[in-house]
Amino acid sequence: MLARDFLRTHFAELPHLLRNRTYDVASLARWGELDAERRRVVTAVEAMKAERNTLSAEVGRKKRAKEDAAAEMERAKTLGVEVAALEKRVEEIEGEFFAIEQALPNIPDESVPDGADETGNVVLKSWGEPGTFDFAPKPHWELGVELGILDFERAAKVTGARFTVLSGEASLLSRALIAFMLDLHTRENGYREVLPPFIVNAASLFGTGQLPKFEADLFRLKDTDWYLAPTAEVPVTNLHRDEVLKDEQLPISYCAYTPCFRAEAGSAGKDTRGLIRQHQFDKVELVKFTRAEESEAAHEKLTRDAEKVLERLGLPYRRVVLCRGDMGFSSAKTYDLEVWLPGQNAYREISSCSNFGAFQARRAAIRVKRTGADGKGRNEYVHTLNGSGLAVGRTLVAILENYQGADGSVAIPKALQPYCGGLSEIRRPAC
RNA sequence: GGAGGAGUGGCCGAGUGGUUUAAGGCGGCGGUCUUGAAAACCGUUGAGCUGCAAGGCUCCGGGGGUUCGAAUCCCUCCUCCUCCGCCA
Repeated sequence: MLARDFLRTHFAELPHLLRNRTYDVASLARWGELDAERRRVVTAVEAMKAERNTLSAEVGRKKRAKEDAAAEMERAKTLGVEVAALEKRVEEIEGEFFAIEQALPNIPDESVPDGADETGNVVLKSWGEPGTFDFAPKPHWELGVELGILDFERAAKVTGARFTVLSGEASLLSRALIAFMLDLHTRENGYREVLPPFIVNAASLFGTGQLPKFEADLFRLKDTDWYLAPTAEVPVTNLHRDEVLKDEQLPISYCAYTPCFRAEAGSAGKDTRGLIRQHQFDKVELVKFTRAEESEAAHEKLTRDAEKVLERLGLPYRRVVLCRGDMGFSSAKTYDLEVWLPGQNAYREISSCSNFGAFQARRAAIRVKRTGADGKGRNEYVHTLNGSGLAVGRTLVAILENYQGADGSVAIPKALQPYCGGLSEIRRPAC
C-alpha cells in the first residue's frame, strides 16, 4: 500500500507516477472524494463522542456524590444513537476507501525505465559466453527423458499437467543444488537460513500483496483461509508482520528453501513443455528487511548474491531491469536474471530480485523503532526486498542444456560435484 | 480430537463497571556522579486517526453485544499453555 499522506500531497501527480501500471484510473478521483468526506464525518463524530465522554464522566461524579444524574444520562443516550448512525457511515466510507488504497500498485523507482510490456525491459549486463556446440543442443525435455531422469508422463498420471517426476541423477542434482545454494548464502553472503511453513494464511498473503488481487494464481485449501505458499517470500517476509523491530536488528537477511505452488490461471499454453512452468517447483529465496535509506544498496547486493550462484555454476546469464509495465504489483524496482538455455536458443528468467520499498511493510505493519535527531523515538516502516537465489528447477534445466555433450551425456559443474558424492557426469543407461 | 487455563504497550506484568489521561518492572533515551565505564540516583519513553493549532477520538488477541460509561460483564471466533488421546 502507498502512504495515505503521500497520496494526498501528490494527488495531482498520481496518474503520472503510476503510468504504465495496471489500476483503476477512476478509483483515484473517488479516493479524493472519500478522503474529504471521511475527514468531515470523522471530525463530526469525534466531537459528539467527546461530548458523550464528558457527560459520562459527569454521571460518574454525580452518582458518587449521590446526586441525580438522570438528565445527563438521557442526553448521553440520545447522543449515543446519533454517534452510532454516523459511525455506520464512517465504516462504509472506510470500507470503500481501503478497497481503493489496497488495490493501487506500488510506484516505480525513478530509475525504472518507461515501457508498457517486456519489450521495454533493458539488459544491464551479461556474464559468460553462451557455449558453442558442434552439434544441435537439445532442449532439456528431450535430454532429460533420454537420460531417464525426467518423467513427465508419469507425473501427469500421478497428478496432472505441469508436474514432473525427477528421478535418479536429476533428483540428486536438485537436492545438491538446494544445499549448494543455501551453503553459499549462509556461509559467504551473510544470510540466516530459515525453514518456514509451506502453507500460509490469508493475512500473510495480503501482507506481501498476493491477496486479494491474485487469488486465482493460488492453490487454496478447501474450506480454510490457508493457501499453499506460491513463494517463500510470503512466509519469510511475514515472519515480522505486526512487529516493531529494534534499530540494531537491521538489516535482516534470510534465505529459505521451499517448494512453491502456483495455480497460474491464465498461463495456459505458455511453456507447456519441460519444467520451466510448473504448478510445483523448488526455490531458494533471499529476503531482506532494511532501513529505508539502505534498501537501494541492499537490492544491488541481493541481486549480486543471486548472480554469484550462476557464476559458480558457470552458467551464462544477463541482468535485466524490468520496465514500469512489466513489474509486479508490489515492486518498486525489479531485476530479472536470465540464464542462457542453448536447447531453446534463448535467455530465460531464473531469478527475480525486487525492492518493495515500504509497500509490503505498510500492508504487513513491519516497523522499526528509530531515534530521531531530536532524541525521540519514532516508528518507521522498514523496506522489504526479496529475490530468487535461485529457482532450483530452472537451474537444473540450465545445467542439463549448457553442460550436454554430443553423446547425450551431461557434465556436472565442478562446484556441484562435492554435493553429488563426486559424480562428474550423467550418462545414458546402458540398456 | 477431549478437558482445563490464559491472551494487557518494544518485553515482563498489575488491574473484575466511573481520578486507568493502563500501576510497577525490564529495555531505550537524556541527565547527575566518575579520569572513563559500571553501579546507584533523577527525569523521560506506546500506537493510529483527526485538527492550522489548542486539543479531540480510537486501540488492553479479532469481531459483536449490554450500559450514560467496558481492559473489567455477555456472546462468538482465533491463538497459546497444561493434561489426556492419537501420530511422523
